[in-house]
Amino acid sequence: MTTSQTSNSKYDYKAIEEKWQKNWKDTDKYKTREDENKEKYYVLEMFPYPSGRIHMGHVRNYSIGDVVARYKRMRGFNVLHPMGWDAFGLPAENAAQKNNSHPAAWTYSNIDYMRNQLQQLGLSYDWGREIATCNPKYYTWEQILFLEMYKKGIVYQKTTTVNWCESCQTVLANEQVIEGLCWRCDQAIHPRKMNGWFFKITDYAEELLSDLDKLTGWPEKVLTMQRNWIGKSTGLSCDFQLDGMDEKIAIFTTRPDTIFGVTFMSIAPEHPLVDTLISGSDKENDIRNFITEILAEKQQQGPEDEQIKKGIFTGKYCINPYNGEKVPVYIANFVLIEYGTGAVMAVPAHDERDFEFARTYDLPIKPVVIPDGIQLDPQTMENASTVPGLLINSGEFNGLETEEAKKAIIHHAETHGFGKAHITYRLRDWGISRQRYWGAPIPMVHCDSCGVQPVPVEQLPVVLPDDADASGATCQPLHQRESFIATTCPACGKAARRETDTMDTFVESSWYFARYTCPRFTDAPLDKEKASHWLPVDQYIGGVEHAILHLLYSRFFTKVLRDLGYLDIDEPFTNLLTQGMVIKDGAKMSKSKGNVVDPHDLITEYGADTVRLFSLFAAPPEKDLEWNAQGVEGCSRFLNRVYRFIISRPELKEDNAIGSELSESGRALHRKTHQTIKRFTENIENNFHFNTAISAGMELFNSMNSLTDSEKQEPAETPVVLEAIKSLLILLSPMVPHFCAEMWTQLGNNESIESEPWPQYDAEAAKEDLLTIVVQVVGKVRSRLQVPADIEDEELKAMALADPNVLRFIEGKELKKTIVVKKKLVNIVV
RNA sequence: GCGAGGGUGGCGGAAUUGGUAGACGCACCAGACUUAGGAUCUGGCGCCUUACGGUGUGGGGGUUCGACUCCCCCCUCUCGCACCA
Repeated sequence: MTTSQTSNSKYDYKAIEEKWQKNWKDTDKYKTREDENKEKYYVLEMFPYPSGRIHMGHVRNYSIGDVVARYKRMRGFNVLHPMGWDAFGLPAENAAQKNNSHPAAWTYSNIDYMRNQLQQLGLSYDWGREIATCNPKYYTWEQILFLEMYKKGIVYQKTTTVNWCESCQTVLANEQVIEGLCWRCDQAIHPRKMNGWFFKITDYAEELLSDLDKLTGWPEKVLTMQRNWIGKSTGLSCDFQLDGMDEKIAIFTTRPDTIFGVTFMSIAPEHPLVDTLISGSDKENDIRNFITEILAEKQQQGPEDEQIKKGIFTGKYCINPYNGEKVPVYIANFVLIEYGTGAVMAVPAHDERDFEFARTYDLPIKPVVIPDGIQLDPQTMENASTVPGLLINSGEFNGLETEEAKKAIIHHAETHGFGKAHITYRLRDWGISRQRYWGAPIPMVHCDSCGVQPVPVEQLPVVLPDDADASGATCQPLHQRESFIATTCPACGKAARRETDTMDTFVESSWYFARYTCPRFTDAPLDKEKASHWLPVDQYIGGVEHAILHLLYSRFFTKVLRDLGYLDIDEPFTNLLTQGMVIKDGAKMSKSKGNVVDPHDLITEYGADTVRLFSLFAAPPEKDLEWNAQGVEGCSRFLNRVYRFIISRPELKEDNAIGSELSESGRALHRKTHQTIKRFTENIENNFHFNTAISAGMELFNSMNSLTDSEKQEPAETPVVLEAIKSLLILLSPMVPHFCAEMWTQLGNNESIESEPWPQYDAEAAKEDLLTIVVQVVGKVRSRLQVPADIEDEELKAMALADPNVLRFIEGKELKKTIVVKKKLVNIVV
């Protein structure tokens, strides 16, 4: 082939990608076994919901993960890199209803299609470990774990208020309620009291919080979000006796130091003592109307709405246990029943909300903490003073500083028996009951005589019935399926009813990463030996939208699995990379915006390698990636340039050692090669900055391209060029695996490029022998000098001062000093 | 309001410990090869200026021989939480 024939030819990505994908499949290339001779490395990307076809977010996520997997393999690690399907969930039911098919059929056909799409991307998964969570072979083990958790008291039932969607006939998770509407049908969500199953994640609140400190490989942002979500507060819980009544109002405060400043009490409209407080009062009707009114307002208000503080006096008083003062009890709209005790001691001088309320209802304001010795005047204060300071008007605690005062005041309550130090969390128990069909059945039985009974292990799994009912409907919820419900009590053998709730799909995704270590194990949910070999996951990669829910649940499950004896780790994911979104025209890709780019079309048009390359090149992984069709074009051009370079230089097949006699330009390329190896590797090691690694590779290619264009007649340079191109191919192979594998064989190599060791950086070769030194005059660049790398400072200084471009600016001026920065610059100050 | 992270050419993005701002890519401009080019190759490309030079990393101030980088104030964008007592 002559150069003219190849001057604008392109590589046949379709043939090459198919060839190598077949090769990898036929040789079972990425099958992974435990290997004690190699260090293990477990890299995992968040598994997808099989919605139908992959989107650009998947492409990005899995390209990043695949580079990590391939890179670590080449660095000598034994890499576990599995893939599976988060296969239960509501969309399958919707689709089944729409198409009059079955959720299982829809799901499995999507899985087949998407698996094929992932394979077309050339992702190096061990497909032998594939998991689909809707498969009874997976959820059986989940049911067993559920029962073990039940036995341990981590699972319980309670009746509480949930989000109910009337049109979907199901409870929704909080995150599925968008501005008060159902995410699916846009109908209003109503609170509804229902019985359901819960995981006692609050038992682990403290550990989930404190172990965040161990997660040094996680982004600070995610750690902060989890800390806020858990929401730990320390303070005092104590009782205020109701004046002239038997009952007490329990409160919780994080500011016990301000307790002498209490001037009223606020309780939530739903507070259990409300009835006791107001019944028989002459204002009872007014108060009840007021409560109805504010509860209705609460329901209607959107999340953006500013709420004006409102309240009503109950007519009753309670007594501050510290100073015996009688303070009025109000019902107030801003007090949350869900948090703390549903009652708040009000200190308007030192709390913004109490201050606003006090000003509205003209209640007294009593400062008890003075910051920086400045007196606060209740008449003229415009804001509450929330900063620490010294106590006044606080009896025996006067003069104490806020932090000491808190301790002393708590201690006082404890010794007098009306309160104690207390910690509260915002974290709530995890409600896992769903009234939907397409989920893992909760393995419990309700018996009229024996109550709730767990299904015996030997009767598991409780299989999701897959038969259609008489109407042909295939996914009506379990509570409508009489044949499923009817069973016998495991305890007494009498007729009983099965639990009809299914589990939240987040349960499946909370432990799948552990099951990958032993996906076909048939004795227990986990093979302890395998799990302890592979876990924790060394590198987890996924979207930041899971920062709280999935990642918190998985951390919780890991601790539960540890306590059940299956795992010996505390945390599941050592390092976490949260990749940014793929956006187009400044917005997240979505059907409604019409800015969706289908990976399938791109792969058809450019090939998987180009699509992978662009998604890695356009932005560092943690940032959002703006999709740009012309940028994809650029990546395709780059690969084709490399291709043409290789096919037009058949002499590159001769693998000669690099001699010591190199031309100037030969030495330069040799140097550039080793500088590139260094930069490339460092950029990957440093937070997986593939974008800068790739640009380093492009630079290397540009310099070998320009070198050989002018000097390709000189055969002596071939070994240097060969070294450069081989290094480039190996470096790029984790990113564009098919292309590099094919080009590698083009160079006459029989061994697979993947078994090549990662290129070694030769510091000697990378060393510059000439340096460009910048010469500044008073900080402005005036000249540049080419000097030997080992030049002495004095000599360099003399050269700089003699430089004509410098002289122009220093002539006739007094020389103050000269700064020489090794290998960088000279700055002359005049 | 609170918390976190950003603001660098027309665009995506680079810049060890303060030391050549704009690597790499896209777009654009000019040229080459062509019947043609939306292929390919070569060169140019922050802004102002014919040039010399000046100026420039959201704005203002400071430290320094030297600041995208450090300090203070302000503006702005994105994300998260949002009456949590």
